[in-house]
Formats: sequence, C-alpha cells, structure tokens
Amino acid sequence: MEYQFSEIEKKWRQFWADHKTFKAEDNSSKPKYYVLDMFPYPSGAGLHVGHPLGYIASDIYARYKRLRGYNVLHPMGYDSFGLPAEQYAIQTGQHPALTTEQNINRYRDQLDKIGFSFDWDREVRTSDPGYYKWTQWIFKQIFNSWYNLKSDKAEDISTLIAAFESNGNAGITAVTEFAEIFTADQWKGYSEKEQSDILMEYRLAYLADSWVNWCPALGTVLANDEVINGLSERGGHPVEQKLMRQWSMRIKAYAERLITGLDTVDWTDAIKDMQRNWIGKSVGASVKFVVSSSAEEVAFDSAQSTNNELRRSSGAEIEVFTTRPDTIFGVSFMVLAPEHPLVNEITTAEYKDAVEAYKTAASLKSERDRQADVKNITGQFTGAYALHPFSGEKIPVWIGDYVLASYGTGAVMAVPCGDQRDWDFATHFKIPIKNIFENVDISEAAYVEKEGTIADSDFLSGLPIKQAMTVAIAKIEELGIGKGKTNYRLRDAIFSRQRYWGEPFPVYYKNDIPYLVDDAHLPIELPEVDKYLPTEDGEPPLARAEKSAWKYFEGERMEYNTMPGWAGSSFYFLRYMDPKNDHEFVSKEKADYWNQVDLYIGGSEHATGHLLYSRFWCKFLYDRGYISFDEPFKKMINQGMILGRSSFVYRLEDNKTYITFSKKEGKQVVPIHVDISLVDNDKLDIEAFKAWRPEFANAEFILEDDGTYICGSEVEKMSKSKFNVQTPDELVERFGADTLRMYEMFLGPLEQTKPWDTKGINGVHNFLRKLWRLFYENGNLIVTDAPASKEALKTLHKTIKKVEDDLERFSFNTNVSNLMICVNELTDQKCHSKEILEQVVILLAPYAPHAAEELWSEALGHPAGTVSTTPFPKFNPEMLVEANTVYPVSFNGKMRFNAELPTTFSAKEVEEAVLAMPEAQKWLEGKAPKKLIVVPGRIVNIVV
RNA sequence: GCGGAUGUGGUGAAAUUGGUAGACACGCUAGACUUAGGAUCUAGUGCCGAGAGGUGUGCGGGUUCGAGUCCCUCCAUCCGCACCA
Repeated sequence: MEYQFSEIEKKWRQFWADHKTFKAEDNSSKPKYYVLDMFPYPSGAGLHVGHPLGYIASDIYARYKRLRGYNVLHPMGYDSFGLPAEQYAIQTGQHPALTTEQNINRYRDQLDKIGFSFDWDREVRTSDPGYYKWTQWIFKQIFNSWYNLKSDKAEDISTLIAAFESNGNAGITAVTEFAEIFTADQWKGYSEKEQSDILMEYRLAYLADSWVNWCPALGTVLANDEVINGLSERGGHPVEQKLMRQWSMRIKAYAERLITGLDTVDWTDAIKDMQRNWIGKSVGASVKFVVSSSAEEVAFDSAQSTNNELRRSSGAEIEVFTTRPDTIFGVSFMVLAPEHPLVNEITTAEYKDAVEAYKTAASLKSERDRQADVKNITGQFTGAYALHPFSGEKIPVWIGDYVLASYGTGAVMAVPCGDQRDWDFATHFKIPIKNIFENVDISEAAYVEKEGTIADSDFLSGLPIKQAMTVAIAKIEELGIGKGKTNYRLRDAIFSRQRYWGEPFPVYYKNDIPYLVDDAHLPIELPEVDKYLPTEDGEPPLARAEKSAWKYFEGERMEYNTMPGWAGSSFYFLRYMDPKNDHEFVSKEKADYWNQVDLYIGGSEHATGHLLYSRFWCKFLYDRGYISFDEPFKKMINQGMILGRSSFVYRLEDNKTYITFSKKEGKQVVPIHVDISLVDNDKLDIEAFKAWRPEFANAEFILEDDGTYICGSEVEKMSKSKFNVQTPDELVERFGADTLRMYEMFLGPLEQTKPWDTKGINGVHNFLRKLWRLFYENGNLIVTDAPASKEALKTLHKTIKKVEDDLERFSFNTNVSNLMICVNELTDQKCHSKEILEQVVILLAPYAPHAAEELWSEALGHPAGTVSTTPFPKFNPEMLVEANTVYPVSFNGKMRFNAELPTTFSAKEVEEAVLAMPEAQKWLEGKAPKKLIVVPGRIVNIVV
C-alpha cells in the first residue's frame, strides 16, 4: 500500500472531530499543561504559510505533552475586532460582523487542514457579545479601582472613598497626579460632580484631557505602540499631537512591577529588554530652582522696557528631574520644553516675541519632523534667570525643543560638561561650560561616564561620582528643595478609539458625569449605525446610532468611543479556561487549576503592545483577587517571520521576448514579478505563463541550453502584489498536512526570520514514503513479530533520546532530522520489527499525527485514535553502550587513554562504560582518574 | 547613538558540559532499475591538489593537549528603541 496522504488525513481529521480527541478536561488527576498560540486577527487575505509556523510548533509540543501524560489545554480563537474590517465596511457598506464571520470561516477551514489538536469547544472571538461582556466587566473593575502605594496594589475605589470621608486625602499615598489636599469635611461638602472629578484622578481607568496621537487619516487616536516613527502602524499615515478628552489606563502604576516581574518569566532577553526600554526606568532626583527676581531686574534693565506687567514672575519655581544630581554644580543653564506652563510667566518683555516665535515654530513641527531634526540645535533664551540652589549663582533659562514636555517635569538643569546634548547646546549658543570632573578634558565632548571624581563642587568635591549622587540627594532632601525620585518613560495607555468595530464602553453620562452601566445590563451590544464614519461634528461613529438602536440606553448619552484592539486580547488566555461561563469571566477554581500559560508562542512584534497590556491586566486581576498569579505567560518562544520568495521573468526592450536568468547578463532587461504558482524550482511553466495574462499570450523566450526557462528570485515580504504568497492549502493538497508540518519545522530554527522556499519539501515527503516502506511492500504488510535486533534497539533509543532532548530544550531544528536518520537506519537494517516500529510511530505522532494514527491502527492493529494517549517511549541508556578496546597513549608528557567507542551520544554514559572496562581498570590500578575527557562515540582521554 | 541577535559548503542547516566540523535534507555528478512514480537503488559531492597531502566555521589576536563553541579587538547583516535629562 502506498502512502495515500489525502485519504488518510481526511479520515483522521474527521475521527478527531467526531471523538473530540483533544478536549481538555477541567478536572484531572494528570498534571496540567497550557500551550497557547497568539490568536490571529482574521484578515481577508487568509492564512499564508507563515501563520501556521508557530501553530505547528505549539501543536507538536501540545501533542508531545499529552504523550507525556499531561492534561493539555491547547485552545484557539480570534482577535476579531479591528480596523481592516471597519475600513472594508466603510468602503462597501457591509457590516464588519459579516466580513469578520466570513474571514473566520476561511481561517477555520485552513487551520483544519493542517491537523491541529486544538480544543475547538473553547474557541473565543473578541467581537462576540458573550465575550466582550467580560471585556466590559473588566473595564468596570479597573474603573472602580485605585492604586494604593502603601499596599502596592490596586484596591477597590470604595476603600478610597471611605478614607476621604473619614480623613480626607492627606494620609493617602496613591498613584495620581492630583496634588491638592482636602479634609473629610471638605470632601463631604463637594458636589457629586466635584467628587466624581477628584475620584477620576485616582481611578485606574480614567477620563482626562490628554495629549494623544491623533491620526486624521484613520480618524482615531492611537496608543504609543501603534505609532512607529511618527506614522500609524496600520496604513502608515501621519500622526499628530492633539489635546482630547479620552479614557486612559493608569498602567504607569504598574511600571515597577512590570519590570521586576520580568525576572520571574522565561522569555528571551530581546523581548525583556524591549519591555524594560519601553518602560524606561530612571533613578535620580527632582530639584526645584527658584526663578530669580533680581536677575530679572538685570534683564529688564538691559531691555529698557517699561512694561511692569511682565515682571510679576519672581518666586516661580522650576522643577527639574535629573539622573545626575552629583553634577548639580556643573549646571550652567536650564532648558524648558516650549510647551512648559511656566514659559509665558517667566519670559521677560525683551524676549517675549522671540520666545513666541520659537514656540509657534516648535508647535508646527510634527512629531516626525521633530525626530528627523535631532541634529539641528535650536533654542531660545527667555531672559529669565534661576538661582542655583546651593551656590546662588544666576542661571539663564532657555527653552528648546530637545526637552520633551511629556517626560519628567518638562524641564532640565543643563550640565554641559556631563551631558552631550547639553554640551552641544551650550557650544552652539556659546554658553560657558563649567568642568566639575577631576582631570577630565571636556573641550571636545562631554564626559558622560559615571566613573571618576567630582571637583570644584563645594561639599561634593573630591567624592567619587557614585557616592556624590547619594550625598547630593541627601543634601537636596535636607534643604527641602527636592527629593530622590524614579521616573518612567512609560505613558498611561489611551483607551478610547473613535471607531465602530470595537467594544462599546459600559458607560453613560448624566450631567456630564460618567456612570457605569449595571452588570445586569451587560453586554452593552454594538448598536446598528447607518454609516461607519464619524458624525459631521466629529463624534465617533457610535454617535450615529439612534437611541432605539441601543439595546440598553441610560442617562443623557452613552459613551460613543469604543475600546482599543488590545482590550479583548489582554485576558483571552483566561477566558479559554472557562469560555462558556455566563456568571464570571473565569471561575476562580478553573483559573487556579489551569493557572499560567506554560508555553506561549507568537511573534515578537507584540513586545510593547499586547504582551505589556496582558501583563498589566493580569497583575490587576491578581491584585483584585480574581486570579492567583500575576504573570500570564511563564515561558515564551517568538517564532520568526517567514518571508516570501518572489520569482521574476526578464523582459527585453522589445516588450515581448523574455530571457532566461543565466543569459540576461549584460542585457537591458525589465524584471517582472511572476506568480510563484507558475514556477517550480525556478523553472517557469511556459504554457501556464502565456495563459496567465493576455499580455503574455504571445510572449517569446530565450531559453537555457536545456530548453527550460529559469526565473530569478528575491526575498521579500509576502504580499499579493508581489505574487509570492504561498498558501498552506496548495501544499496540503500536493504533499499532505503531515509533510507541510514537518517541512515547516525542517526549515530552520523556529525563532529565525527565513525566506519561504519549497525546494526541500520533497525530501520531507520522501521521508514519509520511506517510512511507509518499513510497513508495506507491494501492498502487503511486512511487520514481523521477530525480536528486535540490537542495532535496531540502538537506533530507536538514540532517537528517543534526541527527540526528547530537542523537545524539552525546545529547539525545533533537528528533531525532524532525527526521525529521518532513524528511518534511514532502520531501512538499512531491513528492520520490520513490530516492537521497534510501534515506538517509532509514537515518536512520530506529534509531528505527523495523521500518518502516525494510520500506521498505529491499520498496520500495527491498535484501536483507532489511541496513539495520542499512548505513553511516550522510555529511553534506556543501556541500549547504547558497548565496551570496546582501550589503548594507552602518551601525549605531551601527560598520560592519557584513547579508547575507540561505538557511536553513542551521551558522554556521561560513555564515561561510566569506559571506567567499567577491564582495560581501563587495569590501567588506573584502582586509582580514580584525575580527569576524564570523552568525545562521544570516539575517543576517551583519561588523565592519571 | 543605545539595546538585542546572527555570521559555518552551491543551498536550508547540524554539531549536547570545548572533543573526528558540515549530521539530515535540497541541489549537482556518474551508474542501475522500472507497471514512467513529483519514484526507487548504488557511488560521489567543503575548498586546493592527479596523488600523498594541505587547508577550512566573517577578520585579527588569546586561553587550551584540543576552539564553530570560551575571552579580547574589529567588520558585516538583521531587529527593536531613539533628544527620556
């Protein structure tokens, strides 16, 4: 019997679906294991071969863990809210729910063909009301929480209100920007609106006027991680800064825990560093500089101005953040961001116009221009001076757009001798540079190292830099002019989107106060609208909905924004544990049982988005007692991208002759993308090419000497327009799912970016055919009951060990090869022993599950479908080691043994075997060896 | 500029605590066989050399009996961040 993959695969797909073979039990005596893939956004283009790469890896691991006796949770679902469906809806008028449904069906079809062991009973879709009910519910919990720095966790807002009612806010240490102090009596005297506004300053989900990334082309705001180089991640449209009233999430409250938590998870350093960078922790101090009134006199006098109105700024304080308090005596000027609120106040009359002009110029620059302009040093003196807190010296105050309004305090103390940007600024504007480092030359550049000794700095002189930092902070705190402080670059996450296809907020407004919709009315379903566009007066699309279109409506108006894409994907891994629960987003019991995701596989592009937000929500839900772990993903593997390999034909100037690759040299040719389905191993199917498009119908060719046309190729991203998209479907049809699965694993290291290339797929396919021949010859079963040969046992156990090692260490690069070697060796040995083949089939089951099931039941006579529940073969090291001859060698004056050994791979076992050899015993004369070096399979050096 | 990764045949790549570099597969060469199948089988295939032999893991050093692997300098490519005080 030949290897009939299409029949076999169809049969087993059906069997698994009918028997729910991969259903995960919520209660089991087996240990649990949770293998998760990043769920896909179901785009209209369908899956290409890059998508399943990670799914195949995780499926192999999930199946392996089942063989190892684990109760495995391996679910799949869809991140089905999103921009493309909405934009398609805007163009066509089709409801996004409809296109999303169609796309999901297509995805499911494609996924099913690859033979994944997902438990489809647990499927989730973020756009399903039964799912987003819980997205809305979690939003409510976040809204109803504040971050208590004393307990270092999120707590219910009621505890804060209770505190306000009894003591006001004086004793509260919370994450908030709110600085006013009020008493209990004052609190009780506030109106509902005033109380609501104050609580808003504490809530973890809050409404505030924020500078946001506004993308006019998309008509919505974007989160920082959705903006790349000043352009939108989706579509690449320009993004500008705009002040808007928006929902935000106080993720900054978790900044420190998001950093420390990284030490408890097994992720790559690359991803951890990306997150650390993004959070951007800096330790230092904040210091207040008093703006000098007398200095202002000087400026005023010299300007000979008579406008006394502008002179009232004396006593203003500029607060700066610095990571180098040790260099405070090196301050020779200060710089404020152009948007800094004190700029108008302190600017003297003389400089008013120049400052205004500078501010205007800065505001006209887009984020992108500002970034591109890094090397252009610009700034403007304000005429004001600040007083140095220790020396009392007058320090000129400038504004400059290299200082960002949104980081720290929006102002810096400039130390040109110790900071390159300050040095450049000072040099450019000819501001004096004071050197406070002992024996350091700063004439060419700033000294930015944190090694050395401080000089010329009053009480800091003579101290090493690191010590000076501590001393400086202590002194600053003592004088009450500042304090030690840690800053984070991470910004709070904007949570509103002006779009239709997202979760509605469970929020309504009455008297301009936002209220939460009662749980009983959740989910707040998306209302129907006539168009998926903003209203004429710029309200989000949901504002178009008639009151009657809302299934639930309360107050004067509903919240018309929707939630961002990351809302639904920030807890889906929890929902899989209990996807049908209508009373809770997940029951405590099930969350406790399934616990963390043991292995998470997905792309690294989510490093600063999804992965950060999911960790944030997980920590929040942990704080509030809904789950008992505060990191969602214990171990993560990031699969690399698969690039397309485009094929080209080369047209000569005459517009109709196409010249083959090797003969185009030195000729004027136009490369033209040709559909890769017309090309096999770079050979063009000429007839198919002529039929492909009318303009090629009369094409003429200059061929290779063997009469073929060879195409050129180039590696690019897969895209329809480059005709280089390889869908898994065609390959499954030609070679079968098992071949595709093994081939994708055979391609190279999982984590690596690599071009797609089908050149080697025959090799993998031939492996399966060869495997078949161990069982069948001329259509007859040739499996025997004869005992296995020693050789065959050795091959088997070598393979068991290799497969086991590769999967436990999780490097999907060699394991398929190990099975190939195994089958090659068994073929050479003419081994048809049932004893051996049974074990081989189990080893194969995670990789090529359809073939394994077929051989297991049809050739080996086991009950159908049981290969997935058979224990993984047990490795027996004794099968590998055989004693051999040992002979002494003298080398470089040191005595050692060289022993020739049979091929094995475990140095330890060989070591033991060598020491047990009579020859070795004799040679050592009862002494222990000083050093024993084993080259697996080859040579042993024993130093005596 | 900062951070992370990667450099091995014609190609994709292996190489476990440092131990025969190139497993396995593609491709290629020669041959066999055939109910012509995306077959199968045999032999060969890093480079130089007719051969013995020499040489070889981005470059240059170092440690070691022994280095693709460890250490140092440099180079190239890819990814992320980027005026974050």
